[in-house]
Amino acid sequence: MPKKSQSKHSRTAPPPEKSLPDAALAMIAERFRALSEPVRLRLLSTLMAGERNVTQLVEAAGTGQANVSKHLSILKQAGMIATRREGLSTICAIADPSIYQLCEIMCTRLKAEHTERGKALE
Amino acid sequence: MPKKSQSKHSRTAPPPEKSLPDAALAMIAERFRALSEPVRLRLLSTLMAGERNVTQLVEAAGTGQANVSKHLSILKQAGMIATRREGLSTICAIADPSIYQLCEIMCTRLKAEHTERGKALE
DNA sequence: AAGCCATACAATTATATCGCTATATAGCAA
DNA sequence: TTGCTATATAGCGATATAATTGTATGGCTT
Repeated sequence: MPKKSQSKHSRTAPPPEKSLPDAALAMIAERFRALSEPVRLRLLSTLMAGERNVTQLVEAAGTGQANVSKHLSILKQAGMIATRREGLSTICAIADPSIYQLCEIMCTRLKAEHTERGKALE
Repeated sequence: MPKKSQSKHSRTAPPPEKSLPDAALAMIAERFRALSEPVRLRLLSTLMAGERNVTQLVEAAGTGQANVSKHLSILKQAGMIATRREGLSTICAIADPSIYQLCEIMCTRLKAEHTERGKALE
């Protein structure tokens, strides 16, 4: 059913001003979602040291090959990595330089919280 | 490479080197996950313009009050916003300054892709 | 106190996601 | 061709997440 105004006298409320359009937020959310998985972060972290093929990434990720393959396709679709075929193997590399900045910010923040609260990782 | 690739329980394979410990990746993933929802991004985007109470955020978010309340609690638990009680209302504000940097990076990247590929948002 | 307002919490349902196993494809080698 | 290796894809079960509805709590005001 159509959305009904929840408070009794607000039927004329115009849509609030949006600094960012919904479509932009959806795209940004999708990008963040690609980064919201420990396995995918491990893959990116590994790739930040240089190109790797899928087998190497499977070893680094510590989970099954099929799983890694799916995670890689998610990262690829989000534009964060690029792949190329080389003989039998698929070589993966970071395609989005902003990954480095995001990592920097997150790690900095993490350290800040760490020193602030005591231990939490180890 | 005379390596016998034993799938997961090869007893001699040492764990691969990890630049970041799993616990750190899990925490970073959790932070990214808090940012991976359009409604939550809308809330943050609204708060970036200044403090708001929950009712105002409900209007801005375009979804139900209960839903907004839950999203706010997620953002709060992730340390991204802080709340204080003021009379009847709960005032929310950005608590994590790195939000601004993340937004900046994402928006920049989004624009880059936009000009690169043509239209996609509007 | 009663009643209202702003917000939080609980229960439900629908959908999405993760990891697994099994299977399918692509490319090379013999 | 057959066979082997590296990777991708499909299907399944379990868990997680989001939106909704209803209810409960906290704090005014009278």
